[in-house]
Amino acid sequence: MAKKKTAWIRDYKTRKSSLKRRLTGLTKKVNELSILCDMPASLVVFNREEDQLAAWPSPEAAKSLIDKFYSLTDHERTMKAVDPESYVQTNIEKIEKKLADTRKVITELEMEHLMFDLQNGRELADLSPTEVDKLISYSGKKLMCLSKQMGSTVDHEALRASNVASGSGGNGFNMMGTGRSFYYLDKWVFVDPQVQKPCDDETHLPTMVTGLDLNMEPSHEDLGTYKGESSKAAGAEDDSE
Amino acid sequence: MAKKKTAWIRDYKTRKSSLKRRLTGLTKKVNELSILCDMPASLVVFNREEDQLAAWPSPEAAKSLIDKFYSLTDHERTMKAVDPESYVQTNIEKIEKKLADTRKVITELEMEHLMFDLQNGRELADLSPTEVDKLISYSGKKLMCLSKQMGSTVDHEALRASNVASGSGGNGFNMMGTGRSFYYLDKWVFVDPQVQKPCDDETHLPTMVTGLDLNMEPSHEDLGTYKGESSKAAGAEDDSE
DNA sequence: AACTATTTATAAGA
DNA sequence: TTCTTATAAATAGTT
Repeated sequence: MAKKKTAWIRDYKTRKSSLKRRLTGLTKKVNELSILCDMPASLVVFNREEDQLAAWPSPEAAKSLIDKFYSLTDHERTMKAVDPESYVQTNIEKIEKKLADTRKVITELEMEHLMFDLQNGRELADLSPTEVDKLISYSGKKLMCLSKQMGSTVDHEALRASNVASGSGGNGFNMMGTGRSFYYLDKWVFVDPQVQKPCDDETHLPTMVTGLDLNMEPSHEDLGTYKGESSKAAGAEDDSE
Repeated sequence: MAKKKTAWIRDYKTRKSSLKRRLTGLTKKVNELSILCDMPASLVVFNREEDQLAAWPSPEAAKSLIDKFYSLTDHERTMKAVDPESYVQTNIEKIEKKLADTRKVITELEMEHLMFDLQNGRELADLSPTEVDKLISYSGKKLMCLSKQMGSTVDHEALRASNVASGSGGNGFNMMGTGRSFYYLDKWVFVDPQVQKPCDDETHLPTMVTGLDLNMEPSHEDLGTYKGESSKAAGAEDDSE
């Protein structure tokens, strides 16, 4: 059983044995890395419970390695430093990217489903508030991407006005208070100028109704999951490791 | 496929991607360790091919951690330093111990097998040179252990003489030149006085023929493997990671 | 400390 | 490059 959330281990014995095991494993890996890639590497862990310092390959080597770096000028140092954040970020980013991709696909499937219904006689008035909502959001997003592809400029204000209008239109629903529909609208339609890639999915333009495969229709379970995720996303983020 | 001998990776692309992946994994683990055990830890790797330094959690933190240690007096420092060698040794020792144990068990199984044959009518003269060889070696070893258990002293020279005599006796074989039989003899019978535990298996005294379970009889495949290992052992040591 | 069930890390290849 | 896959290694919980 090697899995648990990364958090301080309360039990002393468990903590101690975990430290020992992991320090062994870590040291081995640092050593391997330095051999495999023939690069100087050091690991330093200060065990404050035992007031001991474990250093690989030695405290001297560790000091020498870092001192060599600090003997450079500030400029050189800045040039040579690699943001370590990127390494931890890598994992988080991967997960977030996967999550975003999954949501995108689900949204598209839902839209295809809706479009299919509409083409097969379902009336716009029959749609549930949530469905209309998503359709509007999705349309706005598509519009953005298309107009960007055509090189024209989108009139954000006009778009907003039209969305608000349809959002409070004749379907007998009012999203005020939940903010959910507008979460999507704000997220997708009113692109922050600082965000460089508002339409980074241009290459993934949904097929919409064309080529619709009914087997790809999201199952009820999937939809349920999606809704849960979605409402979560509007609030706090899921804190998976 | 995550296994290969720990050696410098010649191919540039492989080396680079390995560095990236391993640095990611290592950083993650160092971070985990520091959280799990709530201890300051740092990792520094100088990528000399790209002339870049990766440091976790940051170059500053790494420097500060090691500097704090060096601000101590020599004496304190010595007290607090943990020999990191022990961590690498741990793994090597583990493997070597396991290997030694395995060989011991195999030898015992072979001897049981031989004894069983002899008790069931096989003549000593029918044994192959190798079998006689092993039997002699094994007997010598047993003798050593038994005499040590009884507190008496073994007359090494007498034992050597008797072994050599039987080795060149009436079985029509001569091991001179291969040196293989004497590897075992030298290894087991003529114990180096500097080796502290010539009979560290006293608690595992083989059951020999008593209680022999035929199902435990080594298969031919096992014997084949054993022979391969054995001949290897007579020469260079197997360099498993 | 040794064992076992699981999870992670990682090398190759697509 | 990233994703996938097959395998090896690490490691938590147990005994």
